[in-house]
Formats: sequence, structure tokens, C-alpha cells
Amino acid sequence: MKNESVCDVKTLLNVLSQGEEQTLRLEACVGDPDSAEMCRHLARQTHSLFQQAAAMARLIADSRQQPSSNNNNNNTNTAAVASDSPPRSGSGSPTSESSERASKEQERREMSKKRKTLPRWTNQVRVTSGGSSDGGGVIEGTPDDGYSWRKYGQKDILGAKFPRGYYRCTHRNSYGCLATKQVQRSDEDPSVFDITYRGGHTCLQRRRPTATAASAAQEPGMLQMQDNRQLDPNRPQEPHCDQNELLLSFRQGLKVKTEGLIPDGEHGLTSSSFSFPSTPVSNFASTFSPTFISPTTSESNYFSMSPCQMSNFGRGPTFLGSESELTDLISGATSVANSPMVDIDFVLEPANFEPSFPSFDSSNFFR
DNA sequence: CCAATTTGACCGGC
DNA sequence: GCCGGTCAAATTGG
Repeated sequence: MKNESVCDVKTLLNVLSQGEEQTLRLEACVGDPDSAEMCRHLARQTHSLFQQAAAMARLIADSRQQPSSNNNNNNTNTAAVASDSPPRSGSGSPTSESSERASKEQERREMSKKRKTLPRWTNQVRVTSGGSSDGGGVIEGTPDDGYSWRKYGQKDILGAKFPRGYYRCTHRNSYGCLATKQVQRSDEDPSVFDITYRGGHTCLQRRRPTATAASAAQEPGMLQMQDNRQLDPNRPQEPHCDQNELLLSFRQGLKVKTEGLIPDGEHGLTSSSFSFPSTPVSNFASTFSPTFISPTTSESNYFSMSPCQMSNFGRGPTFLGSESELTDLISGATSVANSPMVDIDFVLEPANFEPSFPSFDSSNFFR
């Protein structure tokens, strides 16, 4: 509770210090006629940082006003989540069936506990079925967001015309990726899907090239981003820092609203005053995943911390050799307040690092 | 044959 | 006890 607001303050400080950096940059290139474009971007970005900061300040103010009322979804961070991770230690000895079962049960309980704390946001996606050529025949399947999902359930929901589909990341087993989503077709407009995402991807999955191409072709709104990438002088050509669904949905120009992340979110935060792209309530943003940072303007990923940069932010090129170092960095960042990803508790916890995936290199996370 | 989906059962929260 | 979410056996598809 108190902790929470402290966190928020930290985040706010981060944003502010970013703003500061940003203005310095801006100042640096202001005289240069060659950098006009850059200036514009920086200015935009600065603006959005201020918006973020304002939003957070309001949040903090709100939570101070009514300190007790809203304690459900604390996504509170780090320690809590990290520490209650199941040891899952012995790994390879399925001796007695009962113990196995017990551990499974425990695992499950942990999971659901954890899942509750995972960031969650919904995203309305309209699937434009190309054209009017096929009158009523709306849509095949669900909109592709670039990740590969595996359906694990479907349920009729009370008061909803259409059943809700439950998906989880295909790489749940291989990478312990806890990302899940629920897809529900809207009652009124069957071409609209309500997609609720939970948890960020901890797998290093990229968007499949084929699927990407295909969906890019289908989605008219998806073009700018790619240009943008070519524009970006700073981006080290690496798809590793690729976006996640959220950004994708930006491209689709769709409504994204966060949920259960903001105490008193109704106070104009999510609902009215902000259209999403300009203001990622950053507590959420940073909590969610290192790859999702400051959507600011959809075109200005420019300097805004790609994960690659983030690691460079306050300290030189950082190489993360171990996950302890990783958490170190994170907590360091928290206190030094030089990066927006302060309170990442993004599901990357040590327990998930089993020796079983040698290919995993945590340094990739921040490239 | 393997991987993904389907679908009824099961479980926890309210 | 109801409901939403997940599991897992059965089924389908490539």
C-alpha cells in the first residue's frame, strides 16, 4: 500500500529524469538544421513523457486521498512475486505418484496466485474481413498478433453470445512463458474481438515471418511501423527487441485499455483523458515487459528506450551474465532511477530458469 | 507421428 | 452453488 505509492513515485521520478535527458537531447540538436526531424521526434517524446508524468502524479495524488479503498490489484512488484515463486526444485525424480500430484497441485495454486498479480489489459480488435465481398461471412479465426498461441479452453460466458476462447503461449513449456490471452467476440459487433492479455511473453519468440507477412498484408494499418523502423537510426537491427502484442495493436489503431493495474483508474486515466498511445500508464508499461516501453507516439520509438538502450542508460554497455546480475540491474535501476523499466516484475523469475534450456541467454532480453 | 484443438471435468473464488 | 479459468483425454489435422 504504502509501498505501492513509493513505487509510483519512483516510476514518476524515472519518467521525469527521462524527460530531463530528452530535453537535453532536444537542446543539443535544436540548432542543427539537419536534425529537424529528430527534433520533432524528441519534442513529441518529451511531451508524452510529461503526459505520463502528469498521469502518474494524478495517480499518486488519488491514492493518497483514499489510501485504503483500493487494494485489490496491486501489481506490486519485485519482491512479492519473485519470492513466492515455487522452488520446483528436485525436478527429475517422479518417485511417488502422490507427491507428483501434490506438487502439481501446489504448482497450480502458485500459478493462479501468480496469475492474479500478472498485468492484464484488454484490447479490442476489429477484424475487417478485407472487404464487403463476402457479405456476412465475417472473419476466420482470431486476429493474429504475431505470437503463436495455443488454445487450451473455451467457455460459454454468462450473458455473452459467443464463447470465450482461452489461449496461452505455445512456448509455455519450453520457456515457461506465462503469457495468456482470452478472446471473446463482441455481442453487438461480431467483427470485434475483445482480447484480454495476461502477462508478458518471457519466451524470446519473435513474430513468425510468414505470419507476420501475412497479417501485415491483411492489416491495412500496419504499415507505418515498419517504415519507422527503417527510419530509426538507433535501432540495432535486432528483431529481438521486437514489440509485443500491445504495439501490434497500436498498429492496428485499436483501442487498448488497461485493467486492474491502476488504482482508481476511472479517474479519467484510462477512460477519457488519454487515448492510449500517448499515455501508457507507465507503471503498467514497465511492469508488463521490458520490450514494451513508452509507446509515446506510435511513430516515435526513436530514442525511447528500446530495451537495448535501456541497458545502456545509466551505465555503460551492460552485459547480463546471470539472472542474479539481472535482478541486480533491475534493482539498481530502481534506485538510480534512470530507466523506465524500474519495477519490472515481469514474470522472469529464477525458478523458471531450468538448466533445460541452454539456448536461453538472458542477455538477449536487453538487447 | 506429432502438434494443435476440442470439450467435458475439475478447481478455486465469490 | 455458480461461474470463470484451467486441465487433460480424445480427437483432428498436417
